[in-house]
Amino acid sequence: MPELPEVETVRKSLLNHILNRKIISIDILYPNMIKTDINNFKPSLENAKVIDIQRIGKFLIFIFDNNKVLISHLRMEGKYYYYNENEKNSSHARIVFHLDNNEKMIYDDTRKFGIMEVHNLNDYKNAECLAKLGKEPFDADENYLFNKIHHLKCDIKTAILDQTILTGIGNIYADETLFASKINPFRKANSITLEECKKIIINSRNILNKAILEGGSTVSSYHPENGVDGKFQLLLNAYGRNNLPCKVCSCTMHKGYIGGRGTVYCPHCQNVCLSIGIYGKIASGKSEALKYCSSLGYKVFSCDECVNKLYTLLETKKFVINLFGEASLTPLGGIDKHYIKNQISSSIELKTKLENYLYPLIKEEIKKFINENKEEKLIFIEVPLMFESKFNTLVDYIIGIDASYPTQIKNLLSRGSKTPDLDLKLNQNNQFDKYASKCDYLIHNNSSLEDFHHKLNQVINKILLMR
DNA sequence: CAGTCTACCTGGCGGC
DNA sequence: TGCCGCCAGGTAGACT
Ligand SMILES: [Zn+2]
Repeated sequence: MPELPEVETVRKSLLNHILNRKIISIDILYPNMIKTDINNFKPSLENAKVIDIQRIGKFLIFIFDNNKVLISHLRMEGKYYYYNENEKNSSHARIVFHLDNNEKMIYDDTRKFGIMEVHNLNDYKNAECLAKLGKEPFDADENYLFNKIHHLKCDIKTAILDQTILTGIGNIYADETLFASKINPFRKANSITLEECKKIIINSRNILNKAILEGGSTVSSYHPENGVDGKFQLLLNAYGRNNLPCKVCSCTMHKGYIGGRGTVYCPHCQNVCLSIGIYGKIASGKSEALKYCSSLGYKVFSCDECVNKLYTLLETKKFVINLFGEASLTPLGGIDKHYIKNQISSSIELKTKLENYLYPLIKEEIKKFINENKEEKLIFIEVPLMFESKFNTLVDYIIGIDASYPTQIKNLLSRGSKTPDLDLKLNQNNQFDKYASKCDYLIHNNSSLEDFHHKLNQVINKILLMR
């Protein structure tokens, strides 16, 4: 968990506690974390005195009086505790250093991700883990960063998290830096201008420096030292502020994922796309709404169309034939949607099996669509069973479309239904009335097409104000 | 090779 | 109450 400011805080704490202390003996409780020859570990460090502790990026460097060097990376949960010799080890002690003052320094690491290496003083900087590091933001300038990233196709956030590009920045300070720089974290690194590189360098330096002054950020009960907390988490503007108002513009902060890392941003300040779900009653005008959004120039995604596409895939055909038999194919070899509709309306089991197969695929397609369009202003995604199939968490806002009974009948007739009344009654899947209150915006489609478009426009304009 | 996914670990938390 | 899946301040290695 610790990033540069937290590691710096740990370094200062270590200096206070173990500078000039001699290591009497060492207990290796988790040998796998030692990445250099384990047989050299104790012989190198026992009876050696700590004469300095340095830091490079997120690495701690212990210098000993026998020309040996211990490199320690805390990764997600590594920490150092100072215990009296008569105390029991902490619950996740991995390496215990017994000191010459009746105390022991415990390396504690719940998740066992941390690593240690022993090297010689004259060549430790050539150790692979250090040699490949990029510059810390303090030593870098915009030209350095620009040259490192202008050819990269990854997201800018991934680039500044890459320790071979900039070292010291982790998930918290990446989000903070991009927020302060008003840069969309989903932007491709190769689209970042020299001017923006300058913002990234300046802002990351300022943020890291302030964080160091506050003793780093303490989140989720991680303590760099017993009972000592950093204070910078109170000053964070992005990290951990999902669904809270932006401290600059008051718009709601949103959360997404970049390279598997949670990423919080302000859609307004950082120009990030908002994804709008369209939900509503059967035959309430969802498709018309989507068509209208598309005509306004926004990118749209329709689940119905997605299913149609999936049905053309060989994989899907195989699955459908397996489930429903050859009768589910039309004479031309395509999937007969009407046949399937009839089958699943009479068998809950078949329906569940089909949905369990299709829904995850649709979900992936929606995720892909959202991710590919992060630099749009707004995108619209029509999901007939938004809440019923738990797709609501995929989108930022949801527009619910309610329709009067006559409107539903009219829409069903216009799409060729011979028995609209029956169709409505048969449809038990859609539970709009139950979920209407969970929609962020509600539109009543009970008048003319112009009126419907007008209402949609009003909602879109409201949403545009938030980004 | 660059880009992407996953493994490495454990514990806490929310949902059922 | 337990059980399940998801999430966590990081990175290396194995893929395509
Ligand atoms: Zn903002």
